[in-house]
Amino acid sequence: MKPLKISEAVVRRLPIYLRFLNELSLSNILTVSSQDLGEKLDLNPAQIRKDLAYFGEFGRKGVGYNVDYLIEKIRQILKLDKMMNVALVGTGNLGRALCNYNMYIKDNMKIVAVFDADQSKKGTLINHLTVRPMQELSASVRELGITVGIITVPAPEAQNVADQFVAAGIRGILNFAPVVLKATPGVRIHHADFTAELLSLAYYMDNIKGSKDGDGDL
Amino acid sequence: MKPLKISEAVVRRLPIYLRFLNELSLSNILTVSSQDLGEKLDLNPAQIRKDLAYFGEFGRKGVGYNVDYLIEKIRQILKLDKMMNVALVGTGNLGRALCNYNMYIKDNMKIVAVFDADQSKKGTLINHLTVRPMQELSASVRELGITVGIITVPAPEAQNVADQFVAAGIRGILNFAPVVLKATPGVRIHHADFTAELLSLAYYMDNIKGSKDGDGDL
DNA sequence: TAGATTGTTAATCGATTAACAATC
DNA sequence: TAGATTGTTAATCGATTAACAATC
Repeated sequence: MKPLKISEAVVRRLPIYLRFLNELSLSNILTVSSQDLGEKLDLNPAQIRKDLAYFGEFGRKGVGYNVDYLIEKIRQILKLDKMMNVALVGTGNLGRALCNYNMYIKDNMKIVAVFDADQSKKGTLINHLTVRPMQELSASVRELGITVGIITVPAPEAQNVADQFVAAGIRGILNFAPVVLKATPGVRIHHADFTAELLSLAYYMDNIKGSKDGDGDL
Repeated sequence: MKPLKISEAVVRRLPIYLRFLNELSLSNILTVSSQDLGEKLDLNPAQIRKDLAYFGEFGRKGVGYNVDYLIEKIRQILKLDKMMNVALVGTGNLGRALCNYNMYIKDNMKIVAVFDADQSKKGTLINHLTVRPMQELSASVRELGITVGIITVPAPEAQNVADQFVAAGIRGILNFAPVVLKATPGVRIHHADFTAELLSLAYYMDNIKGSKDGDGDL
């Protein structure tokens, strides 16, 4: 009934809604309007209503949205109902941080296996998880029902790891390495690219206050 | 001559171009076409040409772009010429990882001061940096000429830290906490929101292969 | 009933892509 | 000269916002 193509921009806002709704729910707030949401999330209320309306009629005119009901609906849409098992490759600083982090992700994703190409790390413990060698990747993915892979290796190795994930049958990848990975049909790749985020931040920083054209170097 | 407003989408692609150009330069490749770039970065060549053309005529017809020249130009555009000093607040797993990481960021940004609200962490060493108490934030920002702040505290504290950054005179913030921060005029805020990235990944994962409407739960 | 707020259509705005003359 | 590739205009596509009837 709604096989209508949903734009990526819309899907990317859903987790933002969800997160804030969870906060409201914890504060025992029962109802919220698109107006309220818009103010808190810095978005246009019309946009929020439109986003949600793609998936159904979740609100009540004159009243707003029932917080818990909307949470339930968004979780369904994002398929956060069932737990997904995650593999992480690359046990450098960032990889280890993410393994310990887990609590943030644990909403519905859990890192259940950790890998590193460096044989000397084999067997090391990271937050109750034993570091495994890459040779075991395929077998682990199968045995543990892993569907998501996280890449936290240095940039030059990232594509190789991605290829191994794909070969092992993983369905989604979150890549932290600062490279653009070649996409494979049937496997979704998202980039968590904070170095790019930092570099583009620089662009806006001096542009901000009324320095007009400013081609001088001060 | 070009005070023309550049779209955010364009600016966000520049670091991606820059990164790949740096790779090419290291491989001693002198020239690159928008075609080549497009293939490697999974972008439309016309878009790349248009993006670059906002800032000047950097290419040569029939030839392409000189790699090193283009690198230089993009660095100028993004204002990566001079080093920017960065403060980081929150020495949990992620914060510590970023401090050690530095190499990736060091292109032009350097974490020069680390803070934590937890007094018991005061004086701890993280990669040659001493953890400071929040009371010292303003003074440090002034003394060390810090212009960028990174937030790696738990979500409920993030807005408070952002406010302190703003009060201290910081010009740009990169926020890793999973909350939307209230923007302040004159201060640019970017979000490094990998939990949202993970949640939206879930949406696309089963949609991928031809499971059509699939309202069953298999 | 009066006030509030949704869902949705239409209008606007912006970003991407195609196409091609200019030119190296 | 012939082939390649830019810079740029025009066409297309998509996303955001405004406006308002429906209705709680």
